[in-house]
Amino acid sequence: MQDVCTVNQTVRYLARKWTLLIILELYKGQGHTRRFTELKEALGGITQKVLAERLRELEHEGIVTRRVDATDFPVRTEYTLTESGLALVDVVRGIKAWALAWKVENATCGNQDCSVCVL
Amino acid sequence: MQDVCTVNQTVRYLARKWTLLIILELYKGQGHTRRFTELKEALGGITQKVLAERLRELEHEGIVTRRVDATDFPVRTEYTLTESGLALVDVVRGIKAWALAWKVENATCGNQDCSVCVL
DNA sequence: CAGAATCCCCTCAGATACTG
DNA sequence: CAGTATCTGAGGGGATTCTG
Repeated sequence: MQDVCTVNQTVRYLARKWTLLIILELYKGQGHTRRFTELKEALGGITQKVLAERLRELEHEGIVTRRVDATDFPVRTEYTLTESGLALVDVVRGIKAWALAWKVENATCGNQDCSVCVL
Repeated sequence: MQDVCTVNQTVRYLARKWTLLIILELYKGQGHTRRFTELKEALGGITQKVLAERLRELEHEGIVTRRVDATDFPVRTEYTLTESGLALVDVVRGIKAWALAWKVENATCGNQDCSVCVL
């Protein structure tokens, strides 16, 4: 019913657990890039299964690109925010601005305080 | 873990089924106000249980206010978008702008086309 | 290193029935 | 009219194990 609406779909995968933190972590990386294991360690507590799932979704949505470097072993895989992904970070900034304006009382998250968040 | 982050919480209830459509429907009402039954009929397919749940959530988040008129019977209950709710509509507009810029291919939703959406 | 495959639990949402 | 109560099925996410 509303599941064909792009806006709703967007909000829907943004709301899935870890997605925002993954995007934020990629954003912080050099060239907005991070490796699988870097992400896994930065996001203490996420399982490989969920991280892989989220990255596939984001790749499918065009928010992230995956590049495999198989020239040596073990294989290196890098994930990078696309242009659309960077634009999405601005959207998240808009949400943060709203939250700070209207929800000041509980503005902290598990990783850092919104007021000092890189966003 | 990330569940204490206001931004994440916001995205999370926005993503719950029907929430966006409820906000949109209130937005369209006179004075951004609608009655329970009006909402129910406008959002064909929603159950009373879910509608009541969503409205409680939105009320709790300060996005909607509830006003009961018990002067006559049956009781009239009206829901109105608050200032913060109206500000949130702007946030959703931002998401729509992103969607139209990067997801043009599937820009329609069950109710109407994004390009003619009131947002 | 970067995953895929399984199993299990828990929340979400639909259907249905009842009430002040 | 505007809800509440209960039950059920489907999907999300954690833990663990295995592999190219």
